[in-house]
Order: sequence, then C-alpha cells, then structure tokens
Amino acid sequence: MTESPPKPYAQVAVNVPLRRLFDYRIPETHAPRVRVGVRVRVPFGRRTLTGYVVGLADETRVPEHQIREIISVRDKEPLLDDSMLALTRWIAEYYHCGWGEVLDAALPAGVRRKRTKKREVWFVALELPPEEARAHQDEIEKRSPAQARVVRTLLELGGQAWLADLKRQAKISFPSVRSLADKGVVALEKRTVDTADPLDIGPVEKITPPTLTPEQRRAFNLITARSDQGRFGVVLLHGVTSSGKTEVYLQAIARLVRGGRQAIVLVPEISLTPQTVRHFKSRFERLAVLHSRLTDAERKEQWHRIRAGEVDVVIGARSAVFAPVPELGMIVVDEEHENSFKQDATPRYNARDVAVVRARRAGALVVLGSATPALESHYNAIVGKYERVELKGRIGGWPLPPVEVVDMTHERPSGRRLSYISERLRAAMAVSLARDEQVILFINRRGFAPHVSCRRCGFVLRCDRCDVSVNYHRRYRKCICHQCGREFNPPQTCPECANPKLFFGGVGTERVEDDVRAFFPDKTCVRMDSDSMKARNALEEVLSAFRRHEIDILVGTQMIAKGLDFPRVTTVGVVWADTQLYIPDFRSRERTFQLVAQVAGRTGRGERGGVVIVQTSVPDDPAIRCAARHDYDSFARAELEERRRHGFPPFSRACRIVCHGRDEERVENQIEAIADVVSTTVEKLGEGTQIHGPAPAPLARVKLDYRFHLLITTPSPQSLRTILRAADSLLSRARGVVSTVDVDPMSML
DNA sequence: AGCACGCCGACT
DNA sequence: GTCGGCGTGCTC
Repeated sequence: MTESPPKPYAQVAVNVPLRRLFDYRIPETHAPRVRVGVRVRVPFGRRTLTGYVVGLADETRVPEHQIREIISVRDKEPLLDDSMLALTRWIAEYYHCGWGEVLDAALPAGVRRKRTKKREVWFVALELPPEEARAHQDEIEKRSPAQARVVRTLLELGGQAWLADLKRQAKISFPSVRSLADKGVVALEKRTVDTADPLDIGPVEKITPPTLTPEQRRAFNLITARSDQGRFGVVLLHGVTSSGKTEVYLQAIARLVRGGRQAIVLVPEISLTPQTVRHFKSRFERLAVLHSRLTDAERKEQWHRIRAGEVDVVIGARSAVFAPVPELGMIVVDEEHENSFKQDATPRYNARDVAVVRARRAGALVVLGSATPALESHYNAIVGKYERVELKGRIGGWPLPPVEVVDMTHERPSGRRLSYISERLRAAMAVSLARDEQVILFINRRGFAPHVSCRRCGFVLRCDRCDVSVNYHRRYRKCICHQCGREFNPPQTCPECANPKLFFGGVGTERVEDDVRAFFPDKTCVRMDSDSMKARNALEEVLSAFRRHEIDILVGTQMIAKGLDFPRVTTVGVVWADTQLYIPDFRSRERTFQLVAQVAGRTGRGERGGVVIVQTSVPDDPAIRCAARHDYDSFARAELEERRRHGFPPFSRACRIVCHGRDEERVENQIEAIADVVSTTVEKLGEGTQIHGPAPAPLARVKLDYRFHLLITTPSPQSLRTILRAADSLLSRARGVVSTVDVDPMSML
C-alpha cells in the first residue's frame, strides 16, 4: 500500500441547521489523525464546536483569508465508517436537514461525550412538606417557571425522582434543580442505581423454540429463503393480532445469527416492555436492549459492544436503526405502521424507511410486521416492491372476537345523568364481570371533559395562548390546555353572560372512570393515562396487578391499546371511536381503522372468547365498518382509491412546511412567499405536483405562536428535492418566522 | 441553532 | 443618560 500525501483540507459537518459543509485547514501536527469519520474541534463563528470530518480535499473554494484551522482531533479511530456516513448523508438530503444534525442523532450522547459517569445518577428529593412546596411553587411561578415545574413534578411523583426522569417530565435542565437545592427546597445527591430499571430483568430461562404453525412456517420459509440469499429485500409480514409474528422473527433471527450475522429489531418505544425483553432474552444470549432509561454510560458501553461484534441481536426503538452492527443481516420493524418510528423533531426521519435504505446498502433483509400495515407498505407489496406473507389465524385457533358497533346518536342518557357508556356496553361489561372476567375500556382523551362551555350563550372556554378549547381535569380541579400545558382554575360563572352553571362537555378517561364506578361500585377500576401513570414504574405495576386480576376494569388511553395480552379480558370497549375521524389529515381514516383493529385484538385469546363494543356517532363509516369485520383488505382497497383520486401518498410523496411566529401577518406572508416559490418551481417541472394550502394549521395558534402550513405532494422524491432546494433560502429563520420542513409527515397537527 | 451587533423603550 | 428587548446576519 502506498502512502498518499496528506490532504490539506477537511470537510466538516457540524450540528447546525445548515445544509452545507465547512472546510478547515488541517494543521500538520494533527494531519495523521484527521481521517474521514473522526470528530474534530473547530472554530465556528465566535464559538467552538465539535464536527465530523466527512471528507478530505486537496483544494477548497473558500478564500484563503476565510479559512480557519482544526483545533484538535477528538477520536483516535473513526466513529463512523463509510456506510454510516453514506446513510446519514442520504437522510440529511432526503429529509432536508443538516448532515451534522443527522450524525448527532445517529450517535448516542454517551458516545459523543468526553467522559461518561458510571452508574452514579443524581437523585432529587423535596425537602419541604407538600403544602409548603406547593406554596413555594406558586410563589416562583412567574419568576422561574422552570423551577416551579420541578416542584410540581416532584409533588406529582411523590416527592422524589431521578434527575433523568425529572428532566424529561418537567422539561427542565440541571441548573433549575441546582438553584432549588441552593435554596434548600430540594435535596440533591448522587446515588448508585441498583435495580430501579424495570427492563433490567435478571437471567431468564432459555426455552426451546416452539414448533411453528403451518402458516408461521410459510412466513419463516420465505424470510429465511430471502435472508439466506444475502441480498436486499423487504418482506411485509401481515399477521392479525396474536398470530405469532414474534415467534417468526425469533426463529428467523436465530438462523441468521447461526450464520454469523446480526439483526436489529425495531419496536415502538411503548412496546419495549419487560415482556418483550424477556422474550428475546429467552432466546439470545448476546443481546443488547437499547431503551430510554439507559444512562449515557450504559448506552456507550452497548454501542461499543455492538460495534465490536459482541452482540447478535439489538432491540430498541427508533434510533436503534443506527446500531453499528458489523455484519448486518436483517432489520425487523415490528408494528411498522406505528407513528413513533417517525421522529417529531429534526432530523425528522422515519426509522422504518431508514431501515429499508440501510438494508439496501448493506445487502440485508427487512421484515416489516403489522396487523394493520401502513397503506404505504401495503401498496409497496401490491406493486411488487415488497413481498407479502400473511398470518390469518391466531395462535390456539381462536377466532378474532366479534365487534359490535353501537350508534351513540340513538343512545339516550340512562337515568337522569348523561352517560358515555351505552346500554349495550354496560350489559357486556356486566356479563364479563359476573363471570369474574376482566374489561378494558379505551378512550382517546385524558382528563374529565374536553370542553368547558356555557349552554345559555354558547361560550366555549379557550386557552388564551393557543386558541384551542381547554380540557377540564377533575382530579386537579383545573382547566388544562393540552397544547401548551397551561393550567388555571375554571371560572365560577360564564365570562360572557355570567351564567353560574358551566357545562363540562364530551368525554375523557376521568369521566369514564366515574361512570364505571357508578355502574359497578363493587368492582375495582383503575385509570391509566399520562396523568395517573406519572410515577416511576406505575405503568408496570398497574399492568402486573391487572395480570394478577387484582383489577377488574382498566380504563385508559393509547397506552392500553397496543400489545397487551390478557387472556381473562372478555369485554373491550372503544368508548368514542370518532375522535381521530374529523382531524383534517389524509390519514385520519387509516388511523381510526388501525385504532379499532388494534383495540379489538386485546380480547378473544382464550376459550372464554370475548366481545368488542365500538361506540361511534358514524356507524356506517368505512373505517369503522371494516375494522368491525376485521376486513383490512376492503378498507385498504377503498382507502387506496380515495388516496389515488386525491393524489395523496402512497401515490405521491408528501412534504409539509409549517411557519410559525408571534406576528400573524408576517407568518402568513412568509408561508405565501414559500408557496409562490414552490408553485413557480412546480410550473417549471411540469409534472403532477400539487400544493394544498397555504392555510392556517389545524392548531392555528400554540403558545402565542400563529401557525400556517402547506402540503406539497409530488410524484417523486427527486422533484420534491428540486422544490425544496428552490425554496431553501426562504426556509431558514427570518423576520421572526420559523419554518420547518417535514418530509413524509405522519401528522398534520 | 447560537451568538453578537444594532437600534428603540423604562429605569438606577 | 444606560440596561435590555428581540430583529437580522453570519458561521469555512
């Protein structure tokens, strides 16, 4: 090998929202260590940043007087190899963000950090009694809202918490906690974490893989046939709930591992439960579980183990798609339709789609599993881009439960009080409970009531900073804006007409819990939503209590809709199926279908059978009708036809641009300027690109910011790229307006 | 995104 | 007269 002369310039990607690289001169002293894939300290404007060397060059277009020198080199060996650089570059390009932003998202913080602390973690405890703490919270509310949030969150968590949890839940950083500690409001100490981690389950007994059913074997055969070829491919595993998809993954991965390659398993964050971990632990010795509770140090350790080839299987949420396995053979994306694979901050990548791109480059196989595949994936299977295999039967041969649709427009209030539990649902619950079986009620909204209004003058109480109707939470006796989190006491009388009787309309988890208690006073009912499950491990504890049948009825939000498997549950109710249906979003019908189908999967898994009651005001809506018949194909056919007619995905690529800022007029002008540039570019392209909007965003005002948006649908990613490049200069922050670009958006809110 | 420069309102 | 608000421009 001949030694090539050292290159004088390095191309560096830094974590700023700029879609360009910066060239630096390499000082001779550092020349040997500056290689592609290492991180360097560089002067950037008036500050010093860490950036990634992504290229070396003999020349630069930057004038001599502008170029600056690399200060130091942070790594002995490159952190990123060519394939990871290529992948992150593609992501930056596709999702229209900075390469450095993607690189920082792809490497865990612990790996980027200089030194990481061991298992010592900050522990925070309230020093004041609750009443005094509450008084202090009110006192500092104005002056230091961050500190007030710390106190409030601590109160909610029972007076103590790990700093990491506090940071996440109160959205604060260390300084606010320290100043509270200085004032003696909280005590701050370092503690060694013992077994507080719910996913840190001990050794698990290894089990012999069960024999696959004929259907599972067919799926297994297809996957392993493709996997054995060692070429890129995507298999869509469409299996009804409880059809044993996981067993297929486990056995296919086991075979892959025996061949010396590694697998990544992506699951939605909420599915990363002890149950899931136990499953994988019972089969794989060399397993890495990447979950949100890991400390930076632990993450770093896992990352290095993975890169050294000491791990066969990596299981984790979204960002695990970047796990540096040396011989990638397979990426499984379980529940591939889930929204949580899409990051809702920059870089706005979808891990499912990144998995496909990574696998294509690595010659690996992707397995997408779902009971309700995203229409994009389903369509890719129809047109032959993916191979599809179905699991139609459930394990044990039990049928899918019958689903009854209750028309709530015909439902009369029972007794004097208006109830959101229909006669039919109540009767079904009574039957189950009388047999000593369990019930799950699903309601997509927390709190007591989603509207506070006056029935005399029609006044609706709105958040004065967000312009959305506020929710009433009876537990806190407060009105809470679910948009900005602001709380205030409900007014005694109507602010418009002084009517002393305000009306709490609509239904949330608290009200359902109330109704249930009123109907079945001798049964235990627990409510599960983000309000009641704030304390550490509360969720785990309630679920295991439910499993032990110490709870008869579970009332909850999204968090109980997915993945739970309780054989004693024989009635499942969807209290109000319509909530998603009227959101102005081309995916709202698909979401409703998925929701009802997923919730329906929570029962009928044993000889007791089970029934599902879906309450709605639109019983004839195709999304609800098809879900009630467990008829994915009819729904998909009808919905695809709608999407085709309107040119929405999967028949186009969508991109959403949102502008927000304090000054409504400026925001509107900015989005219109962007729309103008987009439409002139579209005219030049001369193909089937459509611009929807600009219009006020569905949440037109959040935290005093006005929001306008625009949806572009284009026939190809290439034309979208052309459009975004043309509009690039308008998309950076200007005149008090912030613009964001969301390629393949999952939500229009 | 940061960070500083720069130009208009309420205070020691 | 200054301290400080956030609009604007720039980062190899």
